[in-house]
Amino acid sequence: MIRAKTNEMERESSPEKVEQILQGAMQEFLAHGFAGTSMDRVAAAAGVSKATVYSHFADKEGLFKALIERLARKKFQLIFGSEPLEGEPLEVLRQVGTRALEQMSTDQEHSAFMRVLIGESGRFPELAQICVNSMIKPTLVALKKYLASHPELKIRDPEAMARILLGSLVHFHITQEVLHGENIIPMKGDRIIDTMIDLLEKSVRAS
Amino acid sequence: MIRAKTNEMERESSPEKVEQILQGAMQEFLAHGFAGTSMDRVAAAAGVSKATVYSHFADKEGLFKALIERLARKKFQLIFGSEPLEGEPLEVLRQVGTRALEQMSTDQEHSAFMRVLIGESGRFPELAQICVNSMIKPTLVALKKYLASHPELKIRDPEAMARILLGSLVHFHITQEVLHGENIIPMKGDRIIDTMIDLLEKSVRAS
DNA sequence: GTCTATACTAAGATAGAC
DNA sequence: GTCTATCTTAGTATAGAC
Repeated sequence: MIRAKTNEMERESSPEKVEQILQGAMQEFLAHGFAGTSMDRVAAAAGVSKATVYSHFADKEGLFKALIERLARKKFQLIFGSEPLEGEPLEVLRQVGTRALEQMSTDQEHSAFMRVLIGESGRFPELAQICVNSMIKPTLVALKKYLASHPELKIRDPEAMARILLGSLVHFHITQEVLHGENIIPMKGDRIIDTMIDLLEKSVRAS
Repeated sequence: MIRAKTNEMERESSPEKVEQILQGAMQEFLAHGFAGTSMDRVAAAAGVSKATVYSHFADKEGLFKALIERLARKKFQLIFGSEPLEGEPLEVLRQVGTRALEQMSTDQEHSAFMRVLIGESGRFPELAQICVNSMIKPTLVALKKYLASHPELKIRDPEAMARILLGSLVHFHITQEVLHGENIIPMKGDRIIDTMIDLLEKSVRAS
C-alpha cells in the first residue's frame, strides 16, 4: 500500500528536532554568549548535524533570537507568574519578594540568561526590548496595580515604588550571583526585604 | 657623543603605544564584547600593528583584563568619587542620587561597560569580582557609613538600606538605557529619587 | 620596538548523497 | 529531512626584516 512509503520514524520529525536544537542552543548560548558560540557546538549539543540546524533556522542570529524570545516568556512565568496576590498587603509583598529572590538564586539558568541578555543588548537592541516588554514591564505593571489597589499603603507614586521594590531585588541578585560578589559583600537577601517592608510600614504610620 | 645613539623619537615610545592600544581596545571591547572583538580591529583602532599589540600584552585575554581593571577604577571615581557629603542628610542623598543617575545616563561609555562586565562575568568571574571590589563595595560602604553616621534617620539596617538605594538607581539605569526600555516603560528618574526620599522622611517621622 | 607577511585553526554556511 | 564533506572567510598568534 502507498502509505507504507512514509514509515513511523521519519514522518514529521521536525518538531522534535527543533526542540533538540533549541535545547542545544540554550546550553551553548547561555554559557558562551552570541559571538562565543559556534554552530558546530550547538549542533553537537543538540545531537543533530549542522545542516539540520540550518534547515530549521535561517542563520546563527535567527536561532539566537528564537531562543531568547522563548526564554523571556519562560523566565517571567517561572518567577512572577504565580498565583494572584491575596492577604495582608505587606505580608503578601514579603512573600512575593522572598519567592522571587529564592527563585532567581535557585535557578542557575536565570543568571546565565541575565548575562547574555544584558551582554548582547548592545548588538541586539530589539531583543532587549522584547524582554523588557515580556518580562520587566508586566512585572512592574502588576506590582504597580497591586500597590495602587491598596490605598491604605498610602503610596503616592505606585509606579516609582514598583521600580524601587523590583530594582532592589534584581540588583541584589546581580551583585551576589551574576557578578560573584557573595563572598566579597555577603548578605542574606532577607535583610533587603525586611528593610523594604519596614520602610513601607513606617510610611503607612506617618501618613 | 654616545647618547646620540638613542634619538628622541624612538626612546621608550612604549608608554605612548600602550595608551593607544588601550584606547583602541576600549573602543572595540566595549562595542563588541570579548569574543566579538578581533585583535586585528583592536590594532587598527589603536593605529598600530597587531604585532605591537602582542609585544605589550601576552594575549587577547591579558589585554581584556588590563582594560577592564582600568575602567573599573575610572568609572567608580567618575560617578561616586566626588566631594565628601555635607549638609542636611535627605537633601544630600537626593543630590547624590540625582548626580549618579545623570552621570550614568550621560556617559555612554558606562552603559557599554556594564554590558561587557555583566556579559563576560560568566567566563571571567575574577574580573567581575575585581569590579565588585573596586566599584560596588566602596560605594555600598560609603553609603552605609553615611547612613549610619546619621542616627536621626532612624535606619535600623544601614547596610541593607544602602543596597536598596543603590539597587533602585542602577536597576533603573539598566532597564531604561542598557536594555533600551526608555520608550517602552518611560519614566523620569527623579520619580525614583523623590519616592525614596519620601519613604525615608516618613520613616523618620514614624520612629 | 615596530612593522609586513604568514602559519595555523576555527567558524559560518552550503552542496549533494540518501 | 537529515547527514557527511567541503568551501570560504576570518581570527589568534608569531617569524623575520628594519
